[in-house]
Amino acid sequence: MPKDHDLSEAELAVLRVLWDHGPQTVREVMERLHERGRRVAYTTVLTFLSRLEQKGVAASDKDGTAYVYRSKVSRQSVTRSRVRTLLDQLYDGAAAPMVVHLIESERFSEDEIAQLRRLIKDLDA
Amino acid sequence: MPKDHDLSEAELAVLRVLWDHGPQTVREVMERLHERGRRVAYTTVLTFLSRLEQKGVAASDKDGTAYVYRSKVSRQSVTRSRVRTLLDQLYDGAAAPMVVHLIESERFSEDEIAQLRRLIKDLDA
DNA sequence: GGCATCCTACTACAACTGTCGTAGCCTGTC
DNA sequence: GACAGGCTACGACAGTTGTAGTAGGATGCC
Repeated sequence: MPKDHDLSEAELAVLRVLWDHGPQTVREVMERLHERGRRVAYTTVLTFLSRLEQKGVAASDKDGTAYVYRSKVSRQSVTRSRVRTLLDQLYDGAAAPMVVHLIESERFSEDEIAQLRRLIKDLDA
Repeated sequence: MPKDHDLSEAELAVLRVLWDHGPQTVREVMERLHERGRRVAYTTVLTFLSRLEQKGVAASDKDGTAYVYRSKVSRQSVTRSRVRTLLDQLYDGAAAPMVVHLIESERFSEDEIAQLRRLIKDLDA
């Protein structure tokens, strides 16, 4: 059992940088966060990366003078666990009401609609 | 703007009791939570209800000796904001990938599938 | 009218979160 | 070989969250 990942919002934002751009140094991660509008200090990023490592969801390898951090968990698995949590909190775990909610309250492009239609079609196949 | 409700997990659990069973006293809310397997002390429930009131999402009216608490926000609106937050955190705000994820990873009953099919059909109408 | 109850108000407190600052260690460059 | 600049290690600190204890007022029952 991969243990339920329990990540805070800010930690998740850092992890996303690793997913989106691969292994990186603290400085690089900080720059990515800045690009995304998150104005955090260098040491703050370092703190988050350390905490992620402590929680077992990231790891680091020394490269010369600096450490390069990388994610140890897939975006898929974290997504799964977070969606599940939300489902439990709001709909007692049922997925359908959430899908209904999303379809009713969000806008989709032509392509997305086509994709969804295809998925639904295959559902009971 | 109804201000972004920022509720913690335990606070949400308490709010759900109000949604599911209508206005209630502290003691009643506590009993509902116990039924749901949440073993919390009376004063703990009181604390949460007070915090919910402070945050403006619940209100109380004195009934004889005790206060009766009620929710001031709809389940719909809280759901909307939480789903939105999750979407932002995981998919940069896009809803389609979440729908895809749900459809691919969860199981649905015949009825649910029929309902989804209907919804999708009407999408671009 | 005194005691057991029940209710609220207030306080507490540890863990977790979001943010950094400072100290001290390398290392490349004159 | 001394200094500037980058890097990590640690500590700090206020705010939030989860959980509850205690004190003191009101009330119903004998």
